[in-house]
Amino acid sequence: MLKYSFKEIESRWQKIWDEQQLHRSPEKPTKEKYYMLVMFAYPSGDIHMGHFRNYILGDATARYQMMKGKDVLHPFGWDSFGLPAERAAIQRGLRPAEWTYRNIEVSRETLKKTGISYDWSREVISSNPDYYKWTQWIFVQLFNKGLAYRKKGWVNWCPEDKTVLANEQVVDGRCERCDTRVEKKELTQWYFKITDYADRLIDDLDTLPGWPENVKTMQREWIGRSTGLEVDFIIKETGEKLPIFTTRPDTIYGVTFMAIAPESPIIDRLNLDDEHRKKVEDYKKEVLLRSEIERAAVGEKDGVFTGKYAINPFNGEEVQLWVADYVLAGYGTGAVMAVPAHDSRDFLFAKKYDIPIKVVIHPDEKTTLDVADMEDAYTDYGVMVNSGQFDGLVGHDAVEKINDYAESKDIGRRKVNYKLRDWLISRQRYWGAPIPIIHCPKCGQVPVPERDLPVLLPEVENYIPKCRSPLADVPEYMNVKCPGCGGEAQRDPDTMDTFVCSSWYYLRYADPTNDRAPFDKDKLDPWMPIDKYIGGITHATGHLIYFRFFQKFLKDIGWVKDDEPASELFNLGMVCGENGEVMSKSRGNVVSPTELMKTRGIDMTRLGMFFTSPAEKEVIWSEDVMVGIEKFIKNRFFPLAANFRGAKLDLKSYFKLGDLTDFEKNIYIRLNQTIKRVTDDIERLQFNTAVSALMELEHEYNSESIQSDALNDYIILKVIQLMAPMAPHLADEMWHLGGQRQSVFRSEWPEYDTDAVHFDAVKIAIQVNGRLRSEIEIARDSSEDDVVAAALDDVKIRSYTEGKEIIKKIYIPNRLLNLVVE
RNA sequence: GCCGGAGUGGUGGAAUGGUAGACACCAGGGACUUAAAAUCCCUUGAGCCUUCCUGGCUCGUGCCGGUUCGAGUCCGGCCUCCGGCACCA
Repeated sequence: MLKYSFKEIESRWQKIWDEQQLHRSPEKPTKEKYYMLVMFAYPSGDIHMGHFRNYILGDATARYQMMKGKDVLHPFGWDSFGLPAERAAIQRGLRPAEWTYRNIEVSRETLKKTGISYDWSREVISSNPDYYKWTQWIFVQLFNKGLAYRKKGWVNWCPEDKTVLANEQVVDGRCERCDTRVEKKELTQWYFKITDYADRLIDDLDTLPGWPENVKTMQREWIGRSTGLEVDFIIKETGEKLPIFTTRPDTIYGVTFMAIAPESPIIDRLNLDDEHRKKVEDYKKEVLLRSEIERAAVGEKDGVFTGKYAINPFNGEEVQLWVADYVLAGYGTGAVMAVPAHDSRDFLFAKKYDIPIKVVIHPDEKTTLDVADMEDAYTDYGVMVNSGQFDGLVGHDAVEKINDYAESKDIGRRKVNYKLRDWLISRQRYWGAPIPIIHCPKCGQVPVPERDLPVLLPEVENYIPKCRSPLADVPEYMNVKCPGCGGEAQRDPDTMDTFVCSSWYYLRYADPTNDRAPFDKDKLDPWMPIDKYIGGITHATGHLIYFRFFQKFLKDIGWVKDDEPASELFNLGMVCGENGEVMSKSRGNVVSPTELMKTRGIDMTRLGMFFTSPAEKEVIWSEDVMVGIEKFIKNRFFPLAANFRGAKLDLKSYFKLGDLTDFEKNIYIRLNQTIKRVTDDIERLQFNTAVSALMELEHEYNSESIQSDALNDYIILKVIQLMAPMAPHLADEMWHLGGQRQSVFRSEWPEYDTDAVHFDAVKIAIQVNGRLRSEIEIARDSSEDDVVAAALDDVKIRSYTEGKEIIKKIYIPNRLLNLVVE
């Protein structure tokens, strides 16, 4: 039996592929193009099963598309700036750059050994000056359009990492990376004005049928668009306007108090008397000490009365003005109108502080609400009551009428609000792209001119985080001449969040060494958009929103042609440890594919991963799956190559069924069915069933029963092609053993013979009253009458139908007959 | 609380409204062997009947209903698990 020596096979074919530059993409596609992208990686020095699964999915797809005759772009790179790299370096007492570049070497070598079809000539490293020069350039473009700006505000602060975090990096009130409780600080920071793109980011999701529904839903909710009315209440004493946002203008006659967020600057303008000022300030201090989690807890609500009153512009009523923790400073205007009868939070608050509750909505004409009986607010739409001229209006119509009235009287205006906040991108850390801004006492914020980019990250003595950027302590870095007036000025000390770097890397792959521009549009356009983007669901509301934002911005300034970066997104399932928990270094349950590849071979490891489960499902990795696949490959599939008979044949031709013996005809049809199945399965990334299909075919194949040398060799070669995307080294070796000179990846993907996908005879299930009672074999495409006659002739069926009347016959051609009796 | 997704043998998992459990793992049995490993073959959802015919019947895809000749698949209501959002006015 032909022995499968994977080490030899792997090194041979990797060498040949290298020599032939098989994975090299043309500068521009000349044929139909396919841009296959996997999310680039932080260079940890080793890859784990999750990465491996991601990369082999991308690889199998890329190889399949290659065989479909397309020009494939399948690049890889390193997301090498950022906190994880810096933290790892600190732990080991190394400089971040040293640690990062050493790891890139190791990681790259590890990946190269997997034989994945990356075009390494296009490798992108985000911490290289030739890359971050253009990250900075994009920052400047955003700045020039007013979309990068600095403001003071309450921000998320991670005390462990000693830096600020974006909203997207706070999970359940904790730092996404280190799980530390996030604090609130009032700081001046850099933001990207992603909120300007909120509508497009939501609306364009409808143009992405190739994106999973759950990701689109998550993004819609994250952006959180809501339409309503901004109404100007009046502060009684000062006459100042106090605008609030509401989505329920129809409840406005039910307002019995107002509430302001503790952090809101509105409070400072209220002119509080000493007694109330002290109470409010004490309350604010106490609130700021609370954790995010406590503050976000639904249920308990508290606040303090300010001693001031506000006037409802609709009815002139005076209501108490409170400061309450449940009002968010960052959303809407930072103040709300409170309608206890029709909002659960207001209801709880009013009950707690004995504030009046006034019903202004009844569920319908007949059903009325009584405050005394209410245990919670009635929050559905209904009929307006106690609302002056608006009484009797219903639901959305009521809302529209109120909106019209407010606008006509100039006491309010229709307004759209978003949960999405501007993207906080500055970090007080060393290992990132420096923010290319110079602060000049005369000229203000001045962007570094393009000719002076990149602003190089300086070497520093001490990069240990200490609550402000380590760059701030490097005078030779900080002190510069203002590009505007030439006077003494200072650089911005902060660096950019690594998510900025990862928001445009997919564009750089098209032109990775360009030193005059981020990329050449002529080189990029033919490759875009990304045809398939594979990665984990964890990026749904972070990276996958950011990179869409960058794409849209770059389109607006004429650098890219598409509104959306990726036409298809695939979320692969996570790989978990034996107990079903996430693999992570801290848990110490990381399974490395490297060891497995050494002991069982790359292709075997790939097949094991493919076979264990469909790609979108989470898998609990266990080596047990290797047993079956290994037996199949070693004992059955690879030895097929020993059966070649050296026939001359044309792989593009089909056989005539009439020329074949019964066995040959049967196996030829099975081959074509398998081609169809495997092709469909690969298209939808369902590799587990693709492998099953090949196993089934192999079980039916028997060389001795095939007389035609041509057919025998034809079957084996086709099967090798079908296996090639999944087990590339193995396939090329077998292809070669079959006398083929070119790599199997230069061959054309099999097309099935449409005349040979069905057998002449079919087995038809016979049901009586919907229950399976028998099965008959009959010529394909027999008439219904023939099938019925055959069924009624069947002994088993007769016992069910004899003496009974057949009242209905349902016939599904070539599959099933259901006889309904009596 | 709201929004998604999923519940199928001992296990991983298959099934355009049409024969549920493909393909594997595990387990059991057998062949080969002095023996073991390896390999190959057979059995394998549960229960019952019949018994050597390699048959038959009943039940069975989280639970309860519905639509249909026919439901794992569609509809309604629950339960459980996973993921996301979570005081967004």
